[in-house]
Amino acid sequence: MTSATAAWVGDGYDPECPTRVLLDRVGDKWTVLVIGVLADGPMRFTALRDRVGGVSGKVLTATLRALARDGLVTRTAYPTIPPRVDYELTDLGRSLQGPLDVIRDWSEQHIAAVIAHRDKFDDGASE
Amino acid sequence: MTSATAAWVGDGYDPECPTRVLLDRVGDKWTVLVIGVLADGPMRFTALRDRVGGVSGKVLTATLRALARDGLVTRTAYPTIPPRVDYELTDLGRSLQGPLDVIRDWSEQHIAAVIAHRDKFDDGASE
DNA sequence: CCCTTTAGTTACCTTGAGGTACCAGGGTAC
DNA sequence: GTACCCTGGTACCTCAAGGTAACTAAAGGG
Repeated sequence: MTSATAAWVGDGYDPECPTRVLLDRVGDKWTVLVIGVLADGPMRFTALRDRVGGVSGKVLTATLRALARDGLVTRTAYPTIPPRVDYELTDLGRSLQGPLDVIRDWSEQHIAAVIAHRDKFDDGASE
Repeated sequence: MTSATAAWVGDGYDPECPTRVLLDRVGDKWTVLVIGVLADGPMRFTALRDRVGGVSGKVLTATLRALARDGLVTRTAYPTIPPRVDYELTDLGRSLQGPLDVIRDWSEQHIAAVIAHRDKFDDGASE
């Protein structure tokens, strides 16, 4: 094997492998969408929920907490009534946009081929 | 918002968004490991299972089938006894290694910061 | 007074990824 | 000839992520 692959293959699944840590965070349904929306600037909870569309409050809370825990967003709560909480990407969070752009570029270039294979595969399976 | 973010934010979660298709495939526990191992060349089922380490037969079967469905690997079954099935990365599969390398690079550069934030966050929460 | 608004939390349910255990089916050893 | 191994794959169960909805606190409007 090449040393490049060795770095992320290792001796099997390792929850502490750096690549795995990132994929575990970014692989879930909403994190990428939240980061994308926050790329436009700070936003409060309800605006974020409306903007992402389809996410439940519970899951958005969990997603934002995980992002804050990892230092990718900041959470700023103002003790006003009613409460107001602003979320904002950190520099670390913004630095993630490069890799995310690469993923997006690959997807947009190759998704047609993937879908084509998928359709062909499904046709063959149903015969 | 920038048009770049619009491309993958859209009006919320969309299972057909190209980026989502890729993340749904690559975000699971084993796919990246399997692609990493297959980068070394074709490999048969059992060798793959031993090489990845920790993956169950069922999950490896499902992972490989999903990869084959998407045209990222080929599955070649020889009707010998005992059976022999070879799996190999396609060109499309190999083209994924670039994005995966970017992910890996980001992870290795920033994982220390993420872990540090995580520890600080957890300390604060337990007080 | 009651209802609304905000940022959650909690209870409960559904779903599906992933793990365990087993199967088919032809070898081969005795 | 029968008992057991090898391979790739499958039935079945578990458990946790994610979804829905009800509830909270505290101020303000009608």
